Amino acid sequence: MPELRRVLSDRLRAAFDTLEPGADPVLRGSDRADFQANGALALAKRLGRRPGDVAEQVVATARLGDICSAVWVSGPGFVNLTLADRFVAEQVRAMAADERLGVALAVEPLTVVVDYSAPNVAKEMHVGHLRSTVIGDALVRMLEAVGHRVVRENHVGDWGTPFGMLIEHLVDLDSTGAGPQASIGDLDVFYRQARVSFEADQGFRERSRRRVVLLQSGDPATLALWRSLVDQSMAHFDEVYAKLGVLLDDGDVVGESFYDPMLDQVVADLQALGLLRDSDGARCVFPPGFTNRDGAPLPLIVQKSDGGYGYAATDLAAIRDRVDRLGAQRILYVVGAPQAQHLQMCFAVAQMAGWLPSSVKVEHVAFGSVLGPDRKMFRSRSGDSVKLVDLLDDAVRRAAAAMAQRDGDLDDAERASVATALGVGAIKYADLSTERTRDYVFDWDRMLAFEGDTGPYLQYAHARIRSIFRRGELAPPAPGTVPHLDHPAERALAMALLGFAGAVDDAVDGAAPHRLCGYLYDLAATFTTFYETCPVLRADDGVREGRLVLCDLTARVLAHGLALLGIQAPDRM
RNA sequence: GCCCCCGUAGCUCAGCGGAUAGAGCACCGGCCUCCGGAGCCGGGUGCGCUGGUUCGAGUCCAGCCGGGGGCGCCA
Repeated sequence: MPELRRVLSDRLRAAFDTLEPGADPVLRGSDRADFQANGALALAKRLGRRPGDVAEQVVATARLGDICSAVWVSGPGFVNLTLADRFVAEQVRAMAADERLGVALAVEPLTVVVDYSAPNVAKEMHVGHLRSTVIGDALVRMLEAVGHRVVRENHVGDWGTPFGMLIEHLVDLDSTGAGPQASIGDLDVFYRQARVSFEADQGFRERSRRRVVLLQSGDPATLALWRSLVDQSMAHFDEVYAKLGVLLDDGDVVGESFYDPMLDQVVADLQALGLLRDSDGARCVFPPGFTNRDGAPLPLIVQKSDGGYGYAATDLAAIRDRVDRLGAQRILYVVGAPQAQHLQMCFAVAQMAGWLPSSVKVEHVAFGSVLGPDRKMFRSRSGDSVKLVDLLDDAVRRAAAAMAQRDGDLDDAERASVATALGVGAIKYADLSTERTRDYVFDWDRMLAFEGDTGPYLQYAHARIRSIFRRGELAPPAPGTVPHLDHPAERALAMALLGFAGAVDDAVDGAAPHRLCGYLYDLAATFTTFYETCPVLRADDGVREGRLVLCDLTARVLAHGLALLGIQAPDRM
């Protein structure tokens, strides 16, 4: 089933082609018709004709009789289009019969690598990881939904000089008899203690340095200790991912250690290409167009003066690996906005080295910070970053408290599961529903409210529709049932439903989940208006079936749309 | 100092070069014989400033003002 805007656009394009081949109809939504085509104005300018005449000619030429009930020109040359009710009804009927709800598969399926989440071993996940994980998860789900082959990559920080310190601290704990499994209770405490020893104890510092060398050289005993740290951290990550309800698992982890064996080659190849320059003992590439505070060329430091590799080397190795081994055709970096320059430099160097062909699109899917009520970086009262487990537990607790305000007939198990869906959904929706490059203020009351543009409101709208079928003891209408579209509210709902595929496309194209959020909110609002004015269960038999089609399809779109965002839609709440 | 992001209603935010810039929250007024009132309907002299490009600018460009971030061996 082709997307609605596409059908219309193709028909108009044919008409525009007769005036100028390839001219864009510029189809947009309209507040005075179902759609409007604005292409006549730009075209008139190019042709040196009057816009109104061009628009009239498009109207006269376009074959729209079977899908539009009215086509007219207004203003300087806007072509207004009102769809025929019969066509709308047919489109809704087809959409309802479609498992995919009208969402088309990509014409050209791509292998898309999505780099997201990226927590650090031996550190607790905190709010700083929330956005990357949640946005990345939504993008993965949306990309898969339109038929792309998605490779999830969790670029975990599991390598580098800090591990000398961390391993030595583990050794110290082990020597007290605790044993490696039980040694790390709280990751943050563990990390802090290691730091304290490192800063206070000269001997510890020396041992840490030697330990880094052992780790780098593959000493089996050291690797075993390192593995223990990684495994315990992974268990923690898995716990957070499970609470969050994201797709990531152990199989998606491609940590920095994975690229370590490739770094020599990265440097050697850059050297051979003549791109490396020595600067204060460090080996750097100076991509054109980047300058430092003195206006001098800005280096991407690939190898530090002490011989160690910087993260730039790892990032470059990752790009090569993704292009060569994974066959990436598009790479998305779901990474905070502050790293924009670093990533741009890495991309530039990879291109200079020929590792990133122009056929591969790399994109920094940047996002802003989560702010506290004071509009500064969101932190706990004590000034520490907020642990993700605590945040999620808190959300579920608050959702459960809100549910307790009302009397429900849910049993304890379902009540708990709904509270989880509501709490986690609230956090995710709040994160996904604003334009991602902006910072946003974390506000419990706003995100957990059942009114307004929130996750719980959408979940409520969905559950409310499901309850219609429950109360009426009705099965969903048979496929092929024609929707009832006589009332303006019915028609408005039908039009909103038909916008789903376009909303998904828009969200995918712009790596912009908030567009899907906005669509779903509009749909829910349009539904409630319909529901207020159009009785369903009390309607006559023929009308009731036609309205149930709209109800059922709305519920399915809400549930599916929320699923694409990684948010659950319980049937009851 | 240079670079990047942001600046839209009292508050939180949409607005992907098109007509009269929209939502939510808050506030005020309706709708309680209502299929879930966690709802619906109505109420609005706001695009930081100044230029420019364009038939048309909240949107693109330049400069300024304000906020945040980045700017060589941490990742």
